[in-house]
Amino acid sequence: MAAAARRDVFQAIADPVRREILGLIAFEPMNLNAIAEKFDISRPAISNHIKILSECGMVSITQQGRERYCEAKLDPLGEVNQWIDQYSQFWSRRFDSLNSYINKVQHQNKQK
Amino acid sequence: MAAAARRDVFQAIADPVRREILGLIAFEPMNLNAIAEKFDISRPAISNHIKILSECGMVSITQQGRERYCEAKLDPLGEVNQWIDQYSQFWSRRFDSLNSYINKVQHQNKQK
DNA sequence: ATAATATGTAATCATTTGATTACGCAATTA
DNA sequence: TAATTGCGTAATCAAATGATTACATATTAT
Repeated sequence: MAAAARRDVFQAIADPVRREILGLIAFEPMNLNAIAEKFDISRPAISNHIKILSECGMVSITQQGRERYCEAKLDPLGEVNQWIDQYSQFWSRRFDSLNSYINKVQHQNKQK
Repeated sequence: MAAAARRDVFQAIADPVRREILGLIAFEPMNLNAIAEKFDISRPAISNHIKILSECGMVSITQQGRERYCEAKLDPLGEVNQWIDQYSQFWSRRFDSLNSYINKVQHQNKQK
């Protein structure tokens, strides 16, 4: 594949396959072959997606014998969230769900 | 430019120029030339970015005479936020600030 | 009517992206 | 030791992306 250029979180999560991969390994690490089996594309293609994800700090890889366990590191999503947050007044959902959560907590407190 | 293919919010905000454009017109609509003047790239290039943003519902355009006023529509960011939210337990910042906010609310309630 | 302005669009181009097949190599198993 | 397994990597390719210049068109100003 050609040389890498831009490599940031926004770019990383732009690809739907990479988002799926993150979803797969968010809760339990998997080795590369196990991940590749879940997709219709070739193992090397998955290997490259993992490489991209690890290059921007979203996947950490632990070698165990001949297997490489891939674990999602989702902290970089904070950067995306921060960027989005500055516009939160302009879109409703997140703010609504935060409000409803706050209201629930407040309600629970009043009942105490 | 080549034919359009994928066209979703994740893709739209992957480009740093498009994120800047959204930041520019989030608070006040601007016409296309005014936007283009803020960047080093050509007007047609900006025109295309605007087109992409409008195709995924992130910019609405109002024709006024020969000018086209571009206004940011940031609701689609809710989709991104929702996707991120499901992993919020895995990255600290947003969750911390939510927790501190919750704590503050709870504290206020206790004092009542 | 003519010039200037605001913009879209087409042709073109270099680069990046995402994928494939073929191959190589270290670790494991038989 | 020989076969199998789990990968990385190189060569290659089609398509997408982001940008440019040149041109067309409608609106507004002179």
